[in-house]
Amino acid sequence: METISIIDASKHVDEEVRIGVWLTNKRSSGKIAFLQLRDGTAFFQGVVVKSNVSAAVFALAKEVRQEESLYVTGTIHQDKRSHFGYEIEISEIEKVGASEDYPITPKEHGVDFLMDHRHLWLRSKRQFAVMQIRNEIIRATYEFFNKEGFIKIDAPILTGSAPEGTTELFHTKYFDKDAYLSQSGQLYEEAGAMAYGKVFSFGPTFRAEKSKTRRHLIEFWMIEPEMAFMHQEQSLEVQERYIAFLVQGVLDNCQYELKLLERDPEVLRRYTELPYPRISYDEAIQLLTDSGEFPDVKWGDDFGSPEETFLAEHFSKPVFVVNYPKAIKPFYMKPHPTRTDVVICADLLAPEGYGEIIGGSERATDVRYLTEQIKKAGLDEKDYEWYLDLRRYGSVPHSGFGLGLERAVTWITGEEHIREAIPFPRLLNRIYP
RNA sequence: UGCUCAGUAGUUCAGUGGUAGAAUAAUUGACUGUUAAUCAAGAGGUCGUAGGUUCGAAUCCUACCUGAGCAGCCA
Repeated sequence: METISIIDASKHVDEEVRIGVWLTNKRSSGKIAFLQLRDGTAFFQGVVVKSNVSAAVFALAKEVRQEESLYVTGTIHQDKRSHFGYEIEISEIEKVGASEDYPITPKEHGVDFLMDHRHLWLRSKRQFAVMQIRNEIIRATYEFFNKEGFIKIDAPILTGSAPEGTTELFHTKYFDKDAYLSQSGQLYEEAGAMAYGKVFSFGPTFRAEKSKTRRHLIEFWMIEPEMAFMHQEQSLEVQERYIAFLVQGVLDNCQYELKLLERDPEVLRRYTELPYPRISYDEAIQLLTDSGEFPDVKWGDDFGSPEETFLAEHFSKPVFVVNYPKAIKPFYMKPHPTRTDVVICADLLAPEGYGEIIGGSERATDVRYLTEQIKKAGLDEKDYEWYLDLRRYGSVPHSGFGLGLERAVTWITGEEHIREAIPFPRLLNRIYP
């Protein structure tokens, strides 16, 4: 007899199989018991009919408790009454691990309680679906960049200085020296691009900001591609192809999960249609002003979340906002060829109120300009000698961008809050479990 | 960090000055197709912490702790 996974039930109809499972819930009457089962691949139901099994098996079916682990043996049936389409009629039950007073019941729970039990919360249906989709996005990311000729170059997590100098960093010690946890691998990816052409990094990122919103994590995962011999317009094409590829991957491989989340695939399908609209920062300001909803907005301001939401809703597709004012962007962005007030950059705003999911730019190539910018930003030139070397030895036009994995997961799954898009979220004042 | 709101049974909440409540989970029993199953029974509490007002405080006041929503910062 074969031991199978629930997800493969459709391939074993009318066969007797064995499955290792946990019990999520149960209902029973005097003559029949319904065991709700999960095995990490899917959720379905086991049916125990008293007249078809031994007294001992039926008694066990009636007393088995939430989240106990079991081996169940039985026959797979196709059944329209099952939400999954298949169920198992159980003939044998073997108890593996006991469970008493499982804290997370099938009823409602508050956020704080669930977060305190995140290690158990991950077992529930919604979290299962989100993590499966997160995994698909990770898988599709590797496939996309490999397909497009990128190689993965890992940026360091411990750094000796602040890459952008702007946001707050986690401070630690590196033996007797100061060190910081990485808030971006970008500068290192630029070195990688000069060595290998098209590269990307995919790793954890740390921001010691007191952020307390549905879009921010203290620790999150970022994908940062960097491409040599590439101008911004071509980079935007890579970006939109990448996003459409992620969404298509989820549509192709996660229909079951989308159904569990009640996420409409038709909405997602529209996000695979390219190109995405591009508007300039100037036009964005004009749109906001014309709407009458943002009386205080003026040229030179950065957009807050209400502004981002308005702009993305206006197009009902992801939208690139290009060429922001130089004053509100980091030092390494390429200056505009004919204007001194803006830089060559773009943010990709996701629709449905999810805000910025990509930030990217063409990078400055002139060593003198960059040195000046570093000084203006109040950074120590010594820390950036290696970065300036990239311009001293065969500088080329190059562009790159950063995608926040959890923001993409939150948007594609349609979740309310980013904390559910990562297995163990690090939030302001939360580092347990 | 600022503004707003909240902390009462394992959980989700009601109770706004006079003996601590409901639903649900867990426990026991009934029921052959349940989908948050249903029905019945018993059980379950340091009302976030400390201080104050009062004959009397879960309730009013002060401080602190914890969390949530929104904002800023950004991916």
